[in-house]
Amino acid sequence: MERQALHPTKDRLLDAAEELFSDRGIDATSLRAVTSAAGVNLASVNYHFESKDGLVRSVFLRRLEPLNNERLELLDALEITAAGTAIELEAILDAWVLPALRMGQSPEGKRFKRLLGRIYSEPGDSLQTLLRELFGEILQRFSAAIGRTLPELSAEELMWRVHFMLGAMIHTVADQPSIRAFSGGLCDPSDIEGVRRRLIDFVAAGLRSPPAKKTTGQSPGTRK
Amino acid sequence: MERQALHPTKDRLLDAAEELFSDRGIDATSLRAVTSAAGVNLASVNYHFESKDGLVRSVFLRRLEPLNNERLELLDALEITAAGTAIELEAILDAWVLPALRMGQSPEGKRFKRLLGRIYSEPGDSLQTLLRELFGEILQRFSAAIGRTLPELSAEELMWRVHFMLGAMIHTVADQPSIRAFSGGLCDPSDIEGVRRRLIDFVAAGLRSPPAKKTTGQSPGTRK
DNA sequence: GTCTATATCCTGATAGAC
DNA sequence: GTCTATCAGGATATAGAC
Repeated sequence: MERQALHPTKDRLLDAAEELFSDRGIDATSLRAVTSAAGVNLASVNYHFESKDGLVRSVFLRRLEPLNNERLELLDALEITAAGTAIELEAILDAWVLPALRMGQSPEGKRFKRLLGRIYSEPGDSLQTLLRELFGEILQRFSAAIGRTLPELSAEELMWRVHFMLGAMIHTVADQPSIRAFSGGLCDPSDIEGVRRRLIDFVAAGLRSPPAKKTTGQSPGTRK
Repeated sequence: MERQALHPTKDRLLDAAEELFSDRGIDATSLRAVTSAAGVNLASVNYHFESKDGLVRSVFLRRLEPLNNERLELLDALEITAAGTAIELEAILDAWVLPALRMGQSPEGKRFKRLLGRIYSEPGDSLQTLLRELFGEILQRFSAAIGRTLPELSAEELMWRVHFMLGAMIHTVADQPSIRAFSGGLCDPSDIEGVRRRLIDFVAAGLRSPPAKKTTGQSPGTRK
């Protein structure tokens, strides 16, 4: 209906909002701050996006829709090549991780990723709804593919492991500064190939670990 | 200096704030909402906590200080028992995970965990500072213990894996509703023993995976 | 489509009586 | 320690001229 590229005002608003939301948080960013950073008028937000909530939604949609489409295209390609046989686990994980890591190469991608980590934990109804809209279907697709590659896992076990996997991935994609600080500069989050290999190896090992093994170790109960 | 138990107003404020912060988010919760839920006067927040920021800090400190102390006690006990030899990996992970899972059994613990997930991604300076204060030291302790058990890992590799581990753990501890919804009710986050075993097995497998393996799989480049 | 001006309401914080 | 009343400012959203 609307051609985004023909709306410089709209794009300027999205850019400014993305930047400010990433730096200060969504709630802490006023529309005044957005419009003045964008160099446009305050009223233009409500004109183009109806409300602050609409602006927030658009900020996320603009990046996440292409990102998830890219992921799905990669998975489609893998499934076509596999032609019914199981796909290598690492390849599935790569199809999920690589588009996100690539996005983080550009400066806009970097700032968006900081913001992305917050969508999972922010409680606003509007964002939670958006999250389900955006990730419900694609998660089912990827979970199913992983399940086909690891058929020895029960449905419950699979879901749990995908959950852990998402935790590791979200934390890694979103949280660039913390790993740098925590490792004292030793780890370099901008080394895409390194992150990709390490993250995928870690997650693949977790997903493949023998199912239903009871913990054997000395359980640390109360002291003494 | 101050004896918390003797300050019913202070505790009522902390309880109400914790509840509201968890449900709506910190920024979205006004001091008026807190005080009226607590049944105390608006001015009492500034009297007892100096500012909204002080209240937020206290909400997190009240739960995280005992939690991390418990983790450290468990790790201390393990290191004493091991007496210089390597500690079993699963036992180290258990010392980190179990206190958090136990906390989540009580209703207050449950609501706090929802809030806890947010401390990592919220951008406020005050919270980021608190996060470093609370987790800087203890993370070094646990990382070092894991490194001693997995001496074949380089320092860099270890840091990355601990980072992935934290992602999985934070996401699991904090995000109770999403796994339930995502799995269609199949996974039960209140089953502490199940979560504990699954999470620890997953993370342990990731941590132990052979280091420096290059990814071999067909890299999903562009389609066709 | 863009702008100014403004309506309406809520925010955190405080002064000062009790 | 607790209360009332209020300050000074910022929030979203909109009405209406251009």
